[in-house]
Amino acid sequence: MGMRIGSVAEAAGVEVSTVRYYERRGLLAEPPRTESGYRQYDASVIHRIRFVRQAQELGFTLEEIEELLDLRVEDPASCGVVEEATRAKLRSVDAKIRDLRRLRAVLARLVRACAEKETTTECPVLEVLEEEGIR
Amino acid sequence: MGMRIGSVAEAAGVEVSTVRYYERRGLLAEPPRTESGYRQYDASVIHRIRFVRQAQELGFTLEEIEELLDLRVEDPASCGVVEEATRAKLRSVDAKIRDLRRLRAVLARLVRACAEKETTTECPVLEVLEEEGIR
DNA sequence: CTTGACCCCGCACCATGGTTCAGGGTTTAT
DNA sequence: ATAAACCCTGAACCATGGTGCGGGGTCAAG
Repeated sequence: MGMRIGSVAEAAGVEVSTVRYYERRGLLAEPPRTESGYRQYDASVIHRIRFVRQAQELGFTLEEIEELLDLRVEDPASCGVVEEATRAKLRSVDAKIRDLRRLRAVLARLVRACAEKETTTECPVLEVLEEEGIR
Repeated sequence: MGMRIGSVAEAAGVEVSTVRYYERRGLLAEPPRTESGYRQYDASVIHRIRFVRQAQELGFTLEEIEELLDLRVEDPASCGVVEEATRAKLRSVDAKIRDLRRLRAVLARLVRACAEKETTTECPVLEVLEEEGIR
């Protein structure tokens, strides 16, 4: 008993056409088909679609997301490549976390300014870039 | 003595056409012009352009970035609105940080698996979504 | 055995975030 | 005073990430 594309899309919160688009893009494997040609999914694809959406929110492109999804050690021989690819992603994740923390600090400061009815600088968020050039 | 658009673009690491595009989009104020119609910038715009780029990397759209850039307390009377807008941004930043941390943990685990020449699950990154549904 | 909801495919269209081009003026170094 | 480098505008074009449409088959309920 597999799911059809409509229920997968609904469960994942995307359009049916998006599921097909992700398949074309290679983000989702081509599922088996019924006799009559309908795609038959098992529930795990929902997880995968949600991951794609979440990663997009985090500023990754579909291409980068595909790379993330491909990270795994199937054969210990390929470890070197996988490890370096993973470390690269880790660096980009760390950079994003660092920058978001700075932004967070600035926003938190702005909330305090509000609470104390103080006026702020011209454009507070620009202070995110204040120290040592970013990236 | 102001900068012309070419040096601003170069300093910010974007194309001249991008600077003009951001102006059209309302992300940059219309600068004064020389007699002959050339835009005349002062250096602070470079900062602002860099912020836009950085925020895009973090998954914000230009519209969201405009909202971030507009956050400020000029008049203590408008504090209520500003504070709520800021808190909303803070929540979205926190959600991103949380999700990136999860992704980070999974990637770090994958690096360890590599080091120990262990094979991993089918698609390790999907574990990011493992607990309590995300968002 | 038909009506409505669903699925297929291919192709055209859309929004966002730019980039390029045509046609024309300005500035600067030689 | 002229070439190279720069700037202007408006409009067309582009890549990414989808969305919708036409024409047609499938399936479950009544």
